[in-house]
This record gives sequence, C-alpha cells and structure tokens, in this order.
Amino acid sequence: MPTSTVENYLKQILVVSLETNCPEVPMGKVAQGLCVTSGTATTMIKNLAGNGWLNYYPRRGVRLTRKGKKLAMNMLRRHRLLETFLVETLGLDWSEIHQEAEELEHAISEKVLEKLDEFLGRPRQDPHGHPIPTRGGVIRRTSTQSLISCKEGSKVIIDSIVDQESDFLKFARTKQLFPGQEVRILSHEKQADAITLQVGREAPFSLGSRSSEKILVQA
Amino acid sequence: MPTSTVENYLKQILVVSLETNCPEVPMGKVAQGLCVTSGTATTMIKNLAGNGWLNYYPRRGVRLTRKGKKLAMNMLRRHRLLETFLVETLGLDWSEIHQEAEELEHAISEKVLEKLDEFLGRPRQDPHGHPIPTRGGVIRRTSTQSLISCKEGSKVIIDSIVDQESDFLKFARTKQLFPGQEVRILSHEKQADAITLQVGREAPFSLGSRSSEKILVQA
DNA sequence: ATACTTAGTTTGATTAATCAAAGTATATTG
DNA sequence: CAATATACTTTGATTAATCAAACTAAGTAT
Repeated sequence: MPTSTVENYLKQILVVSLETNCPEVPMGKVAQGLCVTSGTATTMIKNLAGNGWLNYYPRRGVRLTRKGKKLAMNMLRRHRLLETFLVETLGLDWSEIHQEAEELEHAISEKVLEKLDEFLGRPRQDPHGHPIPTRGGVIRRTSTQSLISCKEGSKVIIDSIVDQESDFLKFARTKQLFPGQEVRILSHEKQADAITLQVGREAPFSLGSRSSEKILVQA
Repeated sequence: MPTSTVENYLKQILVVSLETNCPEVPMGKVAQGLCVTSGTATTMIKNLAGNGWLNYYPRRGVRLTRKGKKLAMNMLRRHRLLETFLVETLGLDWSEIHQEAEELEHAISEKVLEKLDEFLGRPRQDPHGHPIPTRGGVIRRTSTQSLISCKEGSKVIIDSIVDQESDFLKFARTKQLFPGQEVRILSHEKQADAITLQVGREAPFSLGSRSSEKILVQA
C-alpha cells in the first residue's frame, strides 16, 4: 500500500505533466508543488523510482511509469469526484473544496468511491471544469486554448479554470467566470498585457495575462 | 493539531470508558483496542499525558482530561455521522462501514462535517443504534441492559449493537437484530448459557452469552 | 574561457510512531 | 510467605518523512 505521501508525489507529477503537456517533470516543480525542500524531493523521488512508480533522470526530471500513472490517475479521479460531491451534494463553495478533497482523497476506499460516483450520477467533470478520469484511468483531453490566445471580437465558452487558489476562484465567481459560461472578448492589447471581456450583459472588465492563462476556453 | 494517531488513542479510551461506565481505562485495553504492543501504548500515553490530553496513573490506567474528552467526543461524532452517511446516503452495508469511517474521520474537516450533519437531517443515532454526540460533545445515555439480563417471556426493543465486527453484524442482520426491532425472549437458561428468542413471526433461534451481551435493549 | 547563477544532490540530524525483548511491579495461588 | 503469572514499563532499534546547510553540475553572461 502506498502511503499518502507517495500518492501526493505521484499526483503532483501527473498534474504537472498534464498541464505542461510533457511527460517529463523537473524536480523543481515537484518540490514546489508539494511545498517541500528540493533535498526532500530528491530523496523521496529516488525512493519512488526504487519502487517502480517512476523513472528518475538525475538533474533532468522524472517520468511516471505505467504503474505510477495508473495510481496518479486514480488519485485525480478521487480528488475530482470528491470536489464534485462537496459542491453538488453538500453545497460548499468551490473556492474551499480543493483543500478538503486533498485530505479526503487518501482516506476514501475504492468501494466508497464507486458508490459516490454512482450517487453523483457519474459526472464527467468537476466544478472547476476539469475532466474526471474514468475508473480505467482514461481522461478526456482538456482544451489547450486559454483566454490569452483569443482574438478581439470573438466569443468563446469557458472550458475550465486551471487554478485551485481560493482567492482567484472567489474572484472568478463574482465575475461569473465558470465552466460553460459564454464570454465575449472586447479587446486584446498585446502590449498592455491585458484582455477586456464581457460576460452576458454585465459590465466589461479586464484581466492581465497571468489570470487569462488560467482560463481555458473553446471556440 | 493532533495527529490521527493521537485522535485514535483518545477515541479508543473514550469508547472503553463509555462501555465500562468507568472513566479510568487500563493500559491493556488501550494497547489491545489499537492493535499495538503494550510498550508502544505506554510510550504514547506518556506523551499524551505530557500534552494534557489525559492523566496517566502508572500501572493503573489513564483518564481523559476535559480537553482530551472533548476531542474524543468529537471523533466519535465524526465516526458516527460518517457511518450514518455511508449507510443512508451511499447504501453501504452496515457490516462494512466501521473500517471506512475509521479512515475518513481523520480527514473530514469541521466545516464539511457540519454540512454533512445538516444534509443527513441531524441524525441522533448511527446505524448501530449508538448515539451521535452533539457538536458540544453531549451524548445521550445509552441503555445498560443487554439481552442477557432479560427475563423469560419478556418483550424488549433493541437499542443498539455493541460490536463493530463485520461477521457479527452480518449475522445480526440475517436474524433481523437491529435497532428498533422488537424481540421476544422465549427462554433463558442460565446454566446452558443460552437465550432463545424470536423476532416477529420468524423462526426462533438461540444466542450464547457472548453474543447476547452485545445486544443492548429497552423494556 | 572564466566567473556567476540556478537547479539539483548529498549529508547529517530530527520527529512521530512503532516493535521486540528485557526488566519490574502487582496480584494470585499453592 | 514464596513461587508464579499477569500486566505494565523500559530500552534500543527501525522506518517514513522531513529540514538546513554544504556541495556540485549545467547553463548563462561577461
């Protein structure tokens, strides 16, 4: 049985590799994502490699093995199903669910998870718009286009929000930026590093590039 | 923040002291209930005493402090609310919920717990018939009379089942022995160490004293 | 190419939780 | 009361996870 620390390391690596669209993840991202010192990450990673969870290329990075990816996908499934449950069933705010799910995902058994999935009606995405992996570890390909690559005057649908920061999510909600929402790009000033957009008939507002990158869309 | 090990030790002590109706719990019960060696329990208990969770009387036993009892009651509340959720909402069998709740109780936050309590309609007892402590740590007094103390010919209502063993619970269900059920005592042979009883119009059957003790009743 | 910077690694120490085995009170029994 | 059994404690070692700080390799800039 992997410890919850092992589960966290593997999930973090998977998440980064999905985000960057590259299976090899540098050590820095691992240490940073898990809030441990780089030395700790190195030690742990060598350990994980020794147990066949991943391949370790010193001073280059790590890559999950099939076995490691399978476990990591399962953790992502747990996490996202739990987030869905917390919002849909218990009515928590989407800005607070990440931390909650982070704890629960290690404690919930496969059996309870299945019951929960069934209870929720086998949802395909979580409240942030992220796809929920199937039991077999298959995940829908997520959009690679963010608000930042949208042309002036275009209309797009929000696919997902790639940020778990409570403050950003609270802000996003007040601006009605959530999955499924239609957004019109009023202006896109490359030099000014800002996008101005409008949701429905609300007042237009602007986002900097840091924020725009976090909002994935579909045409 | 107490670790989940600390939470487990305190909960175990509370449960034993409620069961035995005596606030002082011998070390043996602690070690046994937590499946650790007695040496481990001694070390841990001295540690807990040092942090004000309990008073330790060497070679006699331990007694929770107010602070320790408060935390332990809260763990019991978590445990029992989760068990209720697993049976009522997700439809798990009552024979499998104890282990599941054992893990989840350490991972669920106070906030989620409150939402869960609300969602379940603030239940007063869990599927085993055990009272669920309130947020303030108050617990309904449970019956002290078990099947074993019932007279021949009497009719009683099952109050609760004091056993988390999956196999016993499965057996109990097949015999329809669960909280709220009315039971008639057909015979009680002190010498034979057996009680014969009948539930509804089902075929009568017998229980030994070990089993009868686990079934608490009310007249 | 030499110096500097950044990312990653090594080393030595620490903490929580555990066990096995040796040791010691206390209780029970002949 | 002495011998034994039971319950408990002590000791020394182990494991997983972590950090700080010293070190090193690789890449960047002068």
